[in-house]
Amino acid sequence: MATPAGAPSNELSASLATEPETSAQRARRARIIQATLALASRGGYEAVQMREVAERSEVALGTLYRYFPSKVHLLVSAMAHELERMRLRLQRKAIPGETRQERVSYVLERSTHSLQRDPNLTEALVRAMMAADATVAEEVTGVRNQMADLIIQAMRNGRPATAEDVAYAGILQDVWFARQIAWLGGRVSSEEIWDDIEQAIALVLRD
Amino acid sequence: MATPAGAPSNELSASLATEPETSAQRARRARIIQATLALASRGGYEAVQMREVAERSEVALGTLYRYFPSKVHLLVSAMAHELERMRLRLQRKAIPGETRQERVSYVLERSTHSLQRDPNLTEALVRAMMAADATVAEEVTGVRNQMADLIIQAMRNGRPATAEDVAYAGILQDVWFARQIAWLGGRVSSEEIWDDIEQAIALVLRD
DNA sequence: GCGGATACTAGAACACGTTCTCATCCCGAG
DNA sequence: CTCGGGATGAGAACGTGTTCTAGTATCCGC
Repeated sequence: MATPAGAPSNELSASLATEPETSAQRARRARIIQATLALASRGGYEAVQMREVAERSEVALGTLYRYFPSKVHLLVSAMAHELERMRLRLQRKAIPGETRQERVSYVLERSTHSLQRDPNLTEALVRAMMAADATVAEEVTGVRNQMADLIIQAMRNGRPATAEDVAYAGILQDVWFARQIAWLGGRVSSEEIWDDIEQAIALVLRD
Repeated sequence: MATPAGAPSNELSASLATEPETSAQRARRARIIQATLALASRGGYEAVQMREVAERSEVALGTLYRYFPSKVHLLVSAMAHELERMRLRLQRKAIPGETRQERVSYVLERSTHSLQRDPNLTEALVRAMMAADATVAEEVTGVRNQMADLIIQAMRNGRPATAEDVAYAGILQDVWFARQIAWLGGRVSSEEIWDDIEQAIALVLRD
């Protein structure tokens, strides 16, 4: 049932044990995720149709469901995959900024813009996160831990994190997701979103 | 298309103009909302089935769709209805508490508990809010304004609200919704939710 | 009261997520 | 290499949100 999404980055990332897979199976899983991302990028949540994903990844519908027990599992796993890419990209160089506000702003802005450059994809992924019920708890927790890692890394800049830091990261993440929802609910523009998020960062992390 | 949900409480509540309706139409609308709440209360989001709602409210399926163009519209309107009841109940007596933290905690706790006393109903309503796309923007904005009104009223305790107050109310609302999602995603207990929300209140409203 | 427009009813029809069936393939144990 | 069992393929089938059609009722201006 566990859907491994990439290597954990630190103590927060639940390392979902990956049961052994043949290389053909790894390849199938990769093809499925790629097809999912392609379809999501083209037409958002509704364009990710299970029959279409199966066809594109050259896998039977039943097999797709064996790998990912629901559309939401599939998309949340795809989000984990994208976040992992983003984490690797960010890790290559040190996070700029003197204060933790500046660094957290930098990381969240990079992530937000990197996602919103592909609004359809973002819509699909965020919508899936919000639609997740208890059966997807494990995967969702993985994604949240990945995001929390990103934020905490920026806040602490290498120094060990306190319980307070984790709580702050949680709140910022809540605001981040809620603002994404507001955006894809057509209620605010992407600029307004960013203003709101920065305001929340300033508020939560003020000294 | 607009679905009026009750009288606005102050300048924030968008007063959706209610086009004239015959009393039979008002009665149909009321029956539909009641049937929706009953089904949601019994089995949550998935138990609110459009055919079942139509049958219980003694209305043809097509008519149901004329009144509410989708399941999400229907549930968001039901949420507006519930919030309006809550607002009226709270309005009857002054909000207790010396500081704005105390008052906001009081209001949000009352609201949260009042909702979580009926977890199935809460699940249905919150899930609908998160599933709302741009076509439901108007109704969602109505609900958000109702909640913001609640919070701002508690913060200001009668005094006029500043732009900052509105922003704070927005952040608190974001956290509130995100924590509800986490709860119905099976990732945290209802006690943890409440701790998280109180922490966010303390953080955002600290002096 | 009449006639035309609009609203309503009953039910079929369609789309897509999900489940099921059964035949075939592949992989590891012996 | 052979066998047995799990994995996969192909496709039918089902449930529920949504749309459509045709006929009937209701309302409103005259």
